[in-house]
Amino acid sequence: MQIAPHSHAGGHPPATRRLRPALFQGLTTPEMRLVRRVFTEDLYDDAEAVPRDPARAPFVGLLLDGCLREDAVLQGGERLFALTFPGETLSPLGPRRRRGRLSAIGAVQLLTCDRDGFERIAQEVPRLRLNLLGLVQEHLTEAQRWQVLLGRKSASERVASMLNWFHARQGAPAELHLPVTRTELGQMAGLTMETVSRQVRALEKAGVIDLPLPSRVRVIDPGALHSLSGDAQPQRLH
Amino acid sequence: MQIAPHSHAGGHPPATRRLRPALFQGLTTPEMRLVRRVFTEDLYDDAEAVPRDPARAPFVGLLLDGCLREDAVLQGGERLFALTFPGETLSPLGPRRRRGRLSAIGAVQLLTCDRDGFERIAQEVPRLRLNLLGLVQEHLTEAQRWQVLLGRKSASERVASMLNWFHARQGAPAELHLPVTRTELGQMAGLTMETVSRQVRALEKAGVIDLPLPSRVRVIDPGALHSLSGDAQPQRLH
DNA sequence: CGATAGTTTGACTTCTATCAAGGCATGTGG
DNA sequence: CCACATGCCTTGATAGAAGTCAAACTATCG
Repeated sequence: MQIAPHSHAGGHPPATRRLRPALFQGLTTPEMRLVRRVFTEDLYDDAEAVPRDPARAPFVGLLLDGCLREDAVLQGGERLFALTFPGETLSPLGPRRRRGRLSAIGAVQLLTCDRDGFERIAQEVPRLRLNLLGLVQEHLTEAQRWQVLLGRKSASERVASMLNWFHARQGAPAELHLPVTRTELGQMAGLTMETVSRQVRALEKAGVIDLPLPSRVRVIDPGALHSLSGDAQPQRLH
Repeated sequence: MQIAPHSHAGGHPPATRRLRPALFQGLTTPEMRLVRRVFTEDLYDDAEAVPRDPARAPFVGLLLDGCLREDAVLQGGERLFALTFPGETLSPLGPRRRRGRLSAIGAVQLLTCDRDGFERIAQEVPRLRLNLLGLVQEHLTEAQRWQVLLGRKSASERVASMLNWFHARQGAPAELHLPVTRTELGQMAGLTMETVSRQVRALEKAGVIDLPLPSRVRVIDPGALHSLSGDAQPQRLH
């Protein structure tokens, strides 16, 4: 892959600070201090793999900077399955997902905690357990959103949805960063590279987005993007 | 709907007893006794709804008999989203899924526990918390399996996969029970009713299954069903 | 200034949705 | 007990959307 590495220089500002990452929601300041002592900051270079074996994989993780990609291995081929953007979390892995590969896109800064550390801290901050459950549920919700996309949407709706989601998840910056190839966008959306390209281009021609580079998307009309995504309420006709 | 109610009379035997439902895995006999005291058995009639509001919804549930259907509400229409078969579990709901509807297909027997009860018992049997997490992860795995189906499979593979999964999940009985219409199978697989019908018929003509009734499927060649599902290892050609 | 990896565009094919008609069970009323 | 109404399933003809194949284009890097 030859995608330009993620960089803040001259680009969008770091995603608008979220209230509080879901994992740490509802914690008091002294509790946060305790928690900080258990979590460690890991750094990864572009394309470096995050460990997935039970011994070394992070039990939970909070992505501070950069992007992560998850590739699923299925009958021979690898396919891009999911992207993680700053502010989002890694939840503990089920048995199936351990087969896949998780790797950095650009320079990645990850706040992680192992299982024992989590158990220890959860004794003192029981709220953490609840948050962890909510986290996994959120991933489930996300998966079901993709299910709707893949099951019922047309190619143009899929592409609009995907851009719209990524835009929102990156904190609605002026310029959205697509850190993967058209082929990989297609793998996530269940489309071919050519169809993705055609639909992205169509959005550009419609004036909804601008494409200074294939991987840089300036969102001109977020409202149109949303209504083209098929998630909007069906328009009343009068 | 006019589907014949679920019945064991003259049908397949109750699903081969699983080792132990995932929720109770690794519990000792005395622990199981404690647990049994906290869980209650709820009965539902055909088409009856399982409560979903936070106050009355089961926090976790284990389906003992019958089937459950989960319908998602999205921009106007309702669509069948998922089926639950005996031995499978209901996990606590994320915010999004509360919008949907969960209802009984046939006579349903459900072993449930509310949130407070779960918290209490989890103090004494910490393993339960781990199992709960595993449960939600299993649902996530399942959702991702559907993502692959919807994203990359052809109509014939989708139908073969679906039948194959349902067959396995019902405990591989001689005669598999499809408790929903072709339209609803289509909603789950991202296909139209007509396409589902054609593909099911094609499997019948190929001798892989037999269809004494549209909702009764006798699986003649489980191996073929699996290889037609597209999940099988790609065949070596020599 | 190539060379490489990715993207775009076009022509053509294939697959599945759509529209429409008929078929088969099940349940109801005469 | 039979006719018929209903709901679902099946089958066929057709059109449209997306996949495939192939060629040209563009950015980036050495």
